[in-house]
Amino acid sequence: MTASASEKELLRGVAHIFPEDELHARLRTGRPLRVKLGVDPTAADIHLGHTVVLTKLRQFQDLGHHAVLIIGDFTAMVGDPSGRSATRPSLSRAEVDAHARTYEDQVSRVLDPRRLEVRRNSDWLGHLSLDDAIRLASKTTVARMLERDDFQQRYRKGAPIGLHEFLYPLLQGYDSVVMQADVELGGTDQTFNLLVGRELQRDAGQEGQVAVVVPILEGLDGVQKMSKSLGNHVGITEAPEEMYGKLMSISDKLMLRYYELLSRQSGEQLLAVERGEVAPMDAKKALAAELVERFHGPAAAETAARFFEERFQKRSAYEPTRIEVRTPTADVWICQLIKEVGFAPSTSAARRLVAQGAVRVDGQAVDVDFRFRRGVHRLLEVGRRRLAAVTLVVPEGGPSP
RNA sequence: GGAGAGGUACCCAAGUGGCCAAAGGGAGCAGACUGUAAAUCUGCCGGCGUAUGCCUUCGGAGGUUCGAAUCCUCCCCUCUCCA
Repeated sequence: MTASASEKELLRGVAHIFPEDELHARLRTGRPLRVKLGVDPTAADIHLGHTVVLTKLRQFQDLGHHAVLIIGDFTAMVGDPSGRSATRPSLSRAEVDAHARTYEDQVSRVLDPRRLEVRRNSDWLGHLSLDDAIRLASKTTVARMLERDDFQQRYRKGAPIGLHEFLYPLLQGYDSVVMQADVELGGTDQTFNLLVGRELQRDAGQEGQVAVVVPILEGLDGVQKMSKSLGNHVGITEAPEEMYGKLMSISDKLMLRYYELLSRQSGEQLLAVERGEVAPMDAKKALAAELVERFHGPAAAETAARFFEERFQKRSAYEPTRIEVRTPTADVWICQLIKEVGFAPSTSAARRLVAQGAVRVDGQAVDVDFRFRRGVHRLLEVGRRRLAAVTLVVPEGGPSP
């Protein structure tokens, strides 16, 4: 690949580069760049939203650059205020450790682990003295901090802003100083933090890093950014059927966005979908299949597609989940059963579902008095999405006398 | 340190002695319609073995009252202005 072609590749899907000409200049030096990406292990599982930037980092790897993944185990306990409308709850040491391990593991599904340096920022941030911290704090100003949109909004709304939240960008920036990063990747909400790093580096006599920011992926609701805590995410370790199904339920508008940011299909293909030259349903299936294949392989993608067609399009009881429910009695109250298998959080909630005609046993709608009998009933359906083949089993110790 | 405004269910937000398990909106769930899309309409939206019933919830702890989200006391937290 020629230099310019590879550079073009790196720019694809990128929202902004600060400053762009500097990136080109560094790429042309021909030396491997140190490309830094920081992740806060605030939630254990990586989702599609994370993969946008991870994929970008992978591209740098593939072009021979040096990827540095910072696990923000220290900063996670501070809590990044970026894009937040409320203070992030601080995490405990144990939570952070557990999350960090999962991250390292899952990240290898996107990155090339052989060309990856993984560091935890507690290694250096944990040893800063108060003296160091104060000196760091003097590198920026309150006004500068308050310029940030997220702080500004909270300030106007009268929502609290913790003083420690001002420290966060500085700590992240200090990571760049220690790592001597040439480039730092991040979502657009990280722009400020990345630029603080650039300034701190210059202050320390280094060349300031180039900030490469990618768009933030919206979650399944199509409005808020994808995040596990908002429950609108698609985890990359989720079951193929689950992943496929979630992707099929997104709106057409969101599908275009996902094509743009997640799909590796050609630009022409994306345009065809945008122009409506491909039926939306087919386009969505192609996207779902592509992504399931990326994380689970072609066989799983095919199975997931078939499952979707049978289960949801033809509405057949295709390959229901098998669930065993222990009970000493020969039958069980329907609401109790629904709660037991996890299709509703309480019998009260289950009762409401039954009352609304959402519950079927072996294809027949049932009422609140219904009892699910051992050896007689089998399929339990709640709404369109929850289906299980239920077997009542006698608990160990045999049936009660 | 002083003055003022606030803390209500997943979120926003009404309610200032009983008609309050608590208006309204959003989110969510279910039903109709569909392409498990959007839009729209309808219902549900604290818990309890099936209930004109019971239990828990309006920042926390006490108190007044036949009765408190609402009144009183103390405490905790947030915001604004002043210093």
